[in-house]
Amino acid sequence: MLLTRKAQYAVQALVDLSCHSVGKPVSLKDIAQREGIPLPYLEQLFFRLKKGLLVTAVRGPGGGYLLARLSSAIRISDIIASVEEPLRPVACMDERKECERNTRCSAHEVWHDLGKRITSFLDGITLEDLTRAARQRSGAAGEPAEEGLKLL
Amino acid sequence: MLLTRKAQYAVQALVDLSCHSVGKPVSLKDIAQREGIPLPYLEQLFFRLKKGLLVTAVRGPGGGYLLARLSSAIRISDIIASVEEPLRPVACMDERKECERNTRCSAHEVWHDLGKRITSFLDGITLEDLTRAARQRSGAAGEPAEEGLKLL
DNA sequence: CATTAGTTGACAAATCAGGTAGGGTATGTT
DNA sequence: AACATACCCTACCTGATTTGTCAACTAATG
Repeated sequence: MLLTRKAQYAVQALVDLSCHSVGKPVSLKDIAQREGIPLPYLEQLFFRLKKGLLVTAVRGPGGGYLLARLSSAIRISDIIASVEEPLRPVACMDERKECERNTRCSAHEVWHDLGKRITSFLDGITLEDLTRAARQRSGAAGEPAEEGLKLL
Repeated sequence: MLLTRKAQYAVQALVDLSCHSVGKPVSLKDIAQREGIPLPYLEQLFFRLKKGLLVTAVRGPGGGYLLARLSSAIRISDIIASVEEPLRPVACMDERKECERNTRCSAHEVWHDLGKRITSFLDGITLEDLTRAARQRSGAAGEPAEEGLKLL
């Protein structure tokens, strides 16, 4: 599996945050409930998302999280990079030590190229794209105003 | 990690087989030695490759394995499909049960699309491509050395 | 100053990859 | 026939990683 639940949860949670944020912070408790993610686990993830400068925290009652940038400036690859270890299509592509079987590994270039395609794909999709799609799906009912996107 | 060692080993072993086969079967012992793969593990893999109709076995002394088809008719994706579980970019893409969080999983389409791109990439590379590249590398001696054989 | 909510580390449970063990069975050689 | 070679197949172990829990803490608000 390329991406673990960490990444799925993180993307899902940020879409939720992006959808429900109208300038006010959104608490993890709410996100956890809506998305069915264990709250303490979500806390871990948001700790990393904060370190990755994707969200900012507001403490105290009425607090929660806000997106640190416009959703159009947050790429899926950014989210993944914040919560997961660097993506490796295969084991020998560990970035730390160069493929030690370099001479042997006949498929080295294939894996390498595959990795590049994957990241470039994930670079090309923003949180805004997903948010728009999510709104569209659930959006038949009265969703919050469009201004929600333009927070910060 | 998208692909485990299983897949790497399998691809590597088949490239080796393809390189060293000249009509006669190649024994796993030889492949294991050349490629640095534990023999019993390789046996497991070839058991699956045989079930996947990629190789045929010749038993008894002097036996070994042969490619079941031309290397140009064996795609990387075939090899992977034989030894690994179906590729899943993410956990929720388990093919058996449809994404149970379907309504929630805002990124479902992203993962799905990513998966399709990955497989289509791996569909486009054949064992022959890799074999040619491998021959070129090790064939510094006296190979006919087709020039400029860029993979991809 | 009590309550809400984020912060942080330690840790337990579950899953999975990677590899080992140890039989078997077919086939060629002497 | 006996033996060696080499494929056939199942089951298991083990260590790492992922997933999730717990608990104590700090900060901000009313």
